[in-house]
Amino acid sequence: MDHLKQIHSQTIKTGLFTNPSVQNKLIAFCCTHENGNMDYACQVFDKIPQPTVFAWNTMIKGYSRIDLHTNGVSMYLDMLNSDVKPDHYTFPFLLKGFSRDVALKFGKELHCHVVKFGFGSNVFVQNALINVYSLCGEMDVALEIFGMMKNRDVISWTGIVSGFLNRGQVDLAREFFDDMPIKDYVSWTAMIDGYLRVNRFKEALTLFREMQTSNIRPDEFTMVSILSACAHLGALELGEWIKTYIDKYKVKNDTFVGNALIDMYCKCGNVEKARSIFREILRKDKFTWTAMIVGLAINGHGQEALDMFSEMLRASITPDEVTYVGVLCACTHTGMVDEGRKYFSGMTSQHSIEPNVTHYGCMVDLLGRAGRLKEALEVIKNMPMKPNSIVWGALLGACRVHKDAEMAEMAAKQILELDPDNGAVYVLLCNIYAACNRLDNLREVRQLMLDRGIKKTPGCSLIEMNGVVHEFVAGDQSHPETGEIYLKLEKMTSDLKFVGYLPDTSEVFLDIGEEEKESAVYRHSEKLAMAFGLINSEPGATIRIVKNLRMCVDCHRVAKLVSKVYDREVIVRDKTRFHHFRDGSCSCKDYW
DNA sequence: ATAGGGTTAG
Repeated sequence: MDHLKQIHSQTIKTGLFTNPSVQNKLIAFCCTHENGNMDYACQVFDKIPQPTVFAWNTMIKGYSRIDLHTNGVSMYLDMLNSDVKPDHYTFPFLLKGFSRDVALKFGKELHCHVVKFGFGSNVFVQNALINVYSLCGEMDVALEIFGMMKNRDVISWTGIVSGFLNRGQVDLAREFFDDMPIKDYVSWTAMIDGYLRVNRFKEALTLFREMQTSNIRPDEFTMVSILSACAHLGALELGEWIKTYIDKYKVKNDTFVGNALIDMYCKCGNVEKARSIFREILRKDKFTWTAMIVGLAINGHGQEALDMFSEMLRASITPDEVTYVGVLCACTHTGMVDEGRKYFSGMTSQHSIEPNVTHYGCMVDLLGRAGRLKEALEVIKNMPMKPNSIVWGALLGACRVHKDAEMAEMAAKQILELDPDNGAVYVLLCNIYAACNRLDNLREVRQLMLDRGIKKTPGCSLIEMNGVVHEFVAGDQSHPETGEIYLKLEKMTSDLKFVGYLPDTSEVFLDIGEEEKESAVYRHSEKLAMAFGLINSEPGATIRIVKNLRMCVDCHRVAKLVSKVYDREVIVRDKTRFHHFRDGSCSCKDYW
C-alpha cells in the first residue's frame, strides 16, 4: 500500500490521474489486493469527477470482499443516483458472499433491479440470485429461477443443493446432487459438508470415498470438512491419512486447515500432535487458540489450557464466547473452582462478553462436580435468563456423582417440564435411585417410563480399525465377528477377575437379580469395543473408543485394568471428556 | 473483472 500511495501522488503531480484507466488501476489494487485498503480506495474514488461503471463495480466488489455488503449496496444506490447504469458485472459483485441477514434485507429488492435493467437471463446474474434465495431459505423462488434458466451450469446446481442444505433438508439436497449432470469439487464438498451440519458424519465419509472413486481431487475446503467429520467420529487413522494427503499433494495448508487438524487431533485424544500443528500455524486466529484450549481442557490438561488462554491474550487475540466455554471447561475437569469463578467474572469485566446460558451451565457443572451442589443451585436461581434443560442436566449429573437423590428429583422435574420426552433424565434418575438404594422410587420411575413409552438412548461406541469405523450398541450382535468378540469379552472378564475385578452394578436400575445385572454391564458397548480392539491389536498399541454417553463406573474400572493387564493404552472419549487409561490408572484421576 | 463449498461449545 505504501508503494501505491507513492504512485498515487506521482499521478497527481504529473497530471496522469485524470486518465480513467489510471484511476481504475489504482482503485482495483486497493479493492482486490490482499493488502488492499478500502478507506484509501474511497479517497481515490472520491477524487474521480465522473467514475465509469467499471470503477463503481470495482468499489462494490471491494466491499463484498471484506464482507461490508451494506456499504456495497449504498455504493450501488449512489451509482444509480449519479445516473450510471449497472452492467452485467454489477449484480454478481453486489450479491457475492451475502450472509443470510443481508440477503433477507436486500435480496428481493435487488432482484427487481435485475429485472428492471434487463439482466434477468444472464447466467452469472441468475446464479447469484439463486444463491441469494438459497440463503434466505426461499427455495421456491430459487427453483423458479433455476427452472427458467436455459444454460444452467454446475454453479446453478450447487446453489440449489446448498439452499436445501441450509434448510437442513439433506435428503432432498442429495436428490438434486445425484441428478447433477456434472459435479465438481465444490459440489462434492458442499454435499459432504451438508451431512456434517446435521451430524451425519459416517455418511459424510462415505460420500468422500465416492468422491475419490469419481476421481475428483479434494481441495482444502474438502479437507476441513473431512477433518471435522474425523474429529466427531474420533477417526484418527483417517485423519492422519488426510494429513499425509495434504502434505503429499500440496493442498493449500491455510489456517482453516490447521485449525481443523488441531481439532481432529485433540478430539482423537492425540494432544501431542495437536500441539505440534499449533506451533506450525503462522497466522493463528481465535479459532486456532480456541480449538487448542478446548482440546487441552477435554483431555484433562486444565492448567495448560489456562496458560494457553493467557498466551492468547498476550498475542492480542480477542477471545469469544466459545473460548470461554473452553476456559470454564478446563477448570471444571480439573476441579479448579475458584479459578473458574474468576474467569467467569472476567468474561464481562475484561472482554465485555455477557455469559450465555451455556456459560451458566459450565458454572453449574464446575460447582456440581466439585460437590458444591447448593452453590450450583444458587447459580441457577440467580441466573438472568431462564435455565434450559442443559443447565438443569448439569446439576442432575452432579447429583449422580454425589448421590443426592432429593436434589436430583427436583432437577429432573424441571427438565421434564421443559423437555418431557428427555429419556436420559429418567435413566439418570433411575441410576441415582439405584445407587442410593431407594428401590420404591426406582420402581415408580421405571413404571412411569413404561407408561409414557420413554426409551433409553442406547449406549453406542465407535472404534476405528484400519481406517474403518466400527459401531457397537449395548448387547450388539450385528458385527460380522460377533462370535469372536463375545468369546474375547468372556476371556477378558475372567482374566480381570483374576486380578481382582468385581463387577460394579450399583447403577444398574433394572429390577433383576444380581447375576443379570452383571450381564447387563457386561454387554455395555464400550466393553464390546474394547474386546474388538484387543482382538485387532498387539500389546503396546493404543485402543481409541468414542462413546455417545458418559462411561459407567464399571466400564471405567474395566478400562483401567485392561490397560494394565493387556498392556494397551485405552483412550475413551465419552460425552463430555477424555479418559486416557494407562498402566491401570486414568488421566481423569477418577474425577469426572 | 462475473456466480457455488470450509474451522471452535452445548
